[in-house]
Amino acid sequence: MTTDAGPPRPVTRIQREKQEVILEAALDVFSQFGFRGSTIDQIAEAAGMSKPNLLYYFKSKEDIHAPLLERILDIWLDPLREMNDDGDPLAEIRSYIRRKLEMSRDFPRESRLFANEMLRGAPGFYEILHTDLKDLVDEKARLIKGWMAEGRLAVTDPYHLIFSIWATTQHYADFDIQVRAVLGPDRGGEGRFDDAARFLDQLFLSGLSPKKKA
Amino acid sequence: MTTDAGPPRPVTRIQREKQEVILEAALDVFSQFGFRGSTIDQIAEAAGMSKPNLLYYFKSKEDIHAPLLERILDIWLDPLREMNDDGDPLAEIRSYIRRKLEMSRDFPRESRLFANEMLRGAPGFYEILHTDLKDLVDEKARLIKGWMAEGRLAVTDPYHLIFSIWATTQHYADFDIQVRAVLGPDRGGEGRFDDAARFLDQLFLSGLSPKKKA
DNA sequence: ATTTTTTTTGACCGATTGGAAAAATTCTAG
DNA sequence: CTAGAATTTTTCCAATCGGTCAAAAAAAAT
Repeated sequence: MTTDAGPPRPVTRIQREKQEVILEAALDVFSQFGFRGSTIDQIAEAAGMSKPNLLYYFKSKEDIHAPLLERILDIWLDPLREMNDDGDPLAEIRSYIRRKLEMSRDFPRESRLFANEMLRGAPGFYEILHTDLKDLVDEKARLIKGWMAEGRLAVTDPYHLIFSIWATTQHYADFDIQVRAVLGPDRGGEGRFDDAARFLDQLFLSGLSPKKKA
Repeated sequence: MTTDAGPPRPVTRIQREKQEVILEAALDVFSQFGFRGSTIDQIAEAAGMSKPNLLYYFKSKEDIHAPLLERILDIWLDPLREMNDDGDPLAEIRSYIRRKLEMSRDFPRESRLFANEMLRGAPGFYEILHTDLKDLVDEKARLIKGWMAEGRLAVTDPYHLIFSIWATTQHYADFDIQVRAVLGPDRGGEGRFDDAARFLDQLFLSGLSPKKKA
């Protein structure tokens, strides 16, 4: 009982690799059909292995889902954490929007998995939402409120401002099919994220009011 | 073969009622778990009847789901249809936002069902998206573009403007759990929709730039 | 009151679900 | 090479899935 000689060596090289393959496949499946709509067989096939083999690495469906959610929330909030008092408030917010939009472009499956979880009421996730997440948003809301008090930003509700950034950016991942269907083949190509970035820049900077005629 | 004496009387009073009960229950279930994640037993229990009894009114799971989707898309696009050239462009857009936000408040399940369908790629729905929906959006985009050309609205991408309205308003239905978790018990009460309406008014009207000091 | 139609129920079906057990295989260290 | 551990496959299971069917019950029509 001195050197803690328990079983501390469960991490082989092949284990790490296969676990990564499984999580990757599970992300594909879960992000489309949600937790309940996805099957282990589906994930196993996407991962190129048999179901019992998959269950050798993750002992249950939940055990695959949970780490995905944790990882995603962490990545997801990174851009918000980086918003600080360094530069111009408008530039900070603009930068936050841009980073969030890039994440919707580069990690759409992660966004959809998160959305799926929200839609079903985020069971077993609700704790983190109104502790960790709420704390972070509260902190950034105070930061934004400070900017407003200094007259460096129009006075509005900082919480709903953050919501609107989440909503507008994630929309391009979660409702991708709709976006591309509406834009059509010409406008809906890869350039749609650049168009979105330009539009959002203007929206959050100055809104829709026309410039006064000189 | 003269008077077409087929079976043209399948609509009894009790049939209409039970069908309504079933669709109501199905909306509850489908909006949470999506099509694949929902079970007929679940819907039957929510509707207060046995599974075979439910299948007496709708002969398959898809037959319950399809009419829900059709009905929802129709209701969902109504506010957009009503946007026309009657009054001030900014007032028209403001009114559209308000109506859309009210729908997220009053019909959150419908919004979530729609979101669920988008997340899984809208199979058997894609047709309508880039015919009916695209046509409507194209028409309204032209209307908006006209306003911009007349200098009555800031010049931006009208498609992404519409997307941003969809995103910001539906967010309060689809991510309701997150919104309430972040806002907390005090700010997250019934008043959150009024706060959202005020914020969105300002965002779309004039953005976040601070007013110039006099 | 009785016939006919509509509605509901109970029993059941094959396929799929999440998961267990154990044998068979492959890998790795000595 | 060979023992031991790690990995994979085969087989299997009880529960649940979407859905059928015939019989019972309830309404409606006569």
